[in-house]
Amino acid sequence: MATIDDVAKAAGVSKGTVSSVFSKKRPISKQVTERVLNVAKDMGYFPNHVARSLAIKKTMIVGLKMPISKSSNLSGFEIQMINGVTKECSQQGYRVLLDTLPEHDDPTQFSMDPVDGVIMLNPRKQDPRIERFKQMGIPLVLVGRPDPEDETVSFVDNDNRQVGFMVGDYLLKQGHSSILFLNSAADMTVAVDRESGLAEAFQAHGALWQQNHVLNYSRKLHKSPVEYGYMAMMEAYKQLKYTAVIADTDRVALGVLRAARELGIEVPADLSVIALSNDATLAQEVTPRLTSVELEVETLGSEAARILLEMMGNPDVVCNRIVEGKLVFRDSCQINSTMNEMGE
Amino acid sequence: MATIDDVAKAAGVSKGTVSSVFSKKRPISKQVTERVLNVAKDMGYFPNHVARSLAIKKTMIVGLKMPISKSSNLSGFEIQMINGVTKECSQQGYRVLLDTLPEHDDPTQFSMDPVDGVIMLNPRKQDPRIERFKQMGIPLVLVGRPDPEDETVSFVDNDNRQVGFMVGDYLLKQGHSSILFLNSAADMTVAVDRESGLAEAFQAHGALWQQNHVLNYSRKLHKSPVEYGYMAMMEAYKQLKYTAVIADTDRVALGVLRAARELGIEVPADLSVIALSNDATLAQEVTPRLTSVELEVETLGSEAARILLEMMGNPDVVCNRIVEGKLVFRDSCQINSTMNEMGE
DNA sequence: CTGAAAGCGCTTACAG
DNA sequence: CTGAAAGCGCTTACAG
Repeated sequence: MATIDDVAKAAGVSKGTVSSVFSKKRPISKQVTERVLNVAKDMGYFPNHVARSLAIKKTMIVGLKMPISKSSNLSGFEIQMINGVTKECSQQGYRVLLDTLPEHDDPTQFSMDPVDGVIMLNPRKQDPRIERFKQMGIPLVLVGRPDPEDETVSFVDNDNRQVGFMVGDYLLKQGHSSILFLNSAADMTVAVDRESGLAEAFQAHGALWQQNHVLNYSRKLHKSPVEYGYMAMMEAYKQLKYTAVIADTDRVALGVLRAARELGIEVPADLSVIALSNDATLAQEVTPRLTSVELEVETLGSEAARILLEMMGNPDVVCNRIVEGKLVFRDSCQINSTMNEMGE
Repeated sequence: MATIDDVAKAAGVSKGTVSSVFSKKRPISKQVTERVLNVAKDMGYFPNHVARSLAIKKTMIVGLKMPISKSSNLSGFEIQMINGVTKECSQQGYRVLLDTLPEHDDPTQFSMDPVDGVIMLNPRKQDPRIERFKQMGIPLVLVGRPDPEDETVSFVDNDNRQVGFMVGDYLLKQGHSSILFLNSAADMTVAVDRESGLAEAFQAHGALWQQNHVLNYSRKLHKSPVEYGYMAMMEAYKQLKYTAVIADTDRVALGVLRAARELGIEVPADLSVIALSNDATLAQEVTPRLTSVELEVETLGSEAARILLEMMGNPDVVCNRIVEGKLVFRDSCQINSTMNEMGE
């Protein structure tokens, strides 16, 4: 590849001039511009983004950190995140570096990535990466709340207790008492928050909260969310004839629906199913259409990007955004006749 | 941020030594290593990826070029691509730079991106970018065949004529004659290829091929694929009581299904629907489950990545991979009694 | 095992 | 409007 030096020599000008022709940061006469451009074209010269980045300390790239387990697919959540983040970033001329690599624990391997800021999914408790980004001076926004709380870090999140409470409250109002909760993996803060929200709802209704009615997803046991929903439903229903189930995601709900079909359970007549939805299309197009709490993951993503982009301009802003879940009534829940003031 | 220079000075060693401690490219004594590591930790030093990339001319990043129209979401196809590419790349320690930025036409804006190779979606006719990557000496693999043909460029693709032929052949064998094809945008080579494959099938069956039975998606008219399927079906059915429709994607098929419900058309009894599927989950979980041609977009993506990674090791390999579509029988097509030797 | 120095390909004050 | 030179933060022969 031709370099700026080659072009400068061939065109009989200095590197600075060639640089300016391409960056337009200072005016260059029309004749020189043309000459340089022609030479550049002939030589097949293209400015080197890496070298430029080093010089100006800016890459116009946003990092999206979402480690995926070896060889597993992106989840619906992750996909919606990519959607949201990408949309916002590309509107502002940024590209997205998808970092799905698992974390190394060799401190020698950490490096300052070629990004101007990063969005990090699923922060863990005491996540050491948060401190690291601070040290590097790279703007960071978390998707999911930091644990422990940290006033100095930006994040976006659903209000997961509210989500848990809302579905519980709704179902209890409908007269359900035996409610199965197919929750996400136990080690995630979302799982904890949603469960405690649900428990609160039971308490508010003076209903008996039974912890053994909540199951957790496990990468080991379940090969896919759909499988999880299916298996869990098949098993749990043997123990107890639940009248309602809360599914962690749309795909989990699909599994539940399938199990119900096999078991000859009518949805919603015999069983109400409600999904914590991360994929609105799916929820809407399945039969029966899923009543759901819309998590608006995509909004989460675009908000995260928006905040990050702002931080990149103004280094010391910190900003949080809580996105409320919205209950959307469709066809998979039995609607009690006393409830009718609501529509989709 | 501390630099390698700061650390070197503070630790009383040369930059080369610090470099070696982090890169492990040459042995450094245990004592020195420890001292350097401690100093680095204290100072919050992290090697600068950009500087390193410039020096070694390698970024460990793969570019995925898929321009999206302003503010529109990623399509199912794109998402599956990301899935496939990401999976393969992360297994080999590469990250993916998602480039959704629209192409500039100002030659002054092209630059050599911080990537070791690129995968490019939807190459256009005479796509100038192909030549550009050649000039830059950046390994390239296309998703979709180059037009005109070019022996020197690697690509992966479905066999879209075969796909068109296969569904046509199947439907015609089932006795259908009025077949509506909801094709993708007219300017895409896939649309052309699939249509010609379909026409071939008609010819092979001695059936009358009527071009006005194929409609094309248009970003202007249709706000989403589902809408496209719905609107197109509603309109077309007024003209002719089609007995079968081929939908460009699962989502388009969903729209068709919705229209059919509204029109009181029974699927598959009155209408057979077949989708050219880019999202197997969707196809399987909708009711009725969609009979489809599985395009295996994810395979396309992982193959593209595999080939690219290989090219990055060995610059002058060129490699193509054609992924055949597979007909998967589910519930949205009326199965003719004479056909029964097939299952999913 | 370690250091000094040149080099990777740009940008940007400073001078004119 | 243009040039000469220092600098961005690393790596890597070359020498010892």
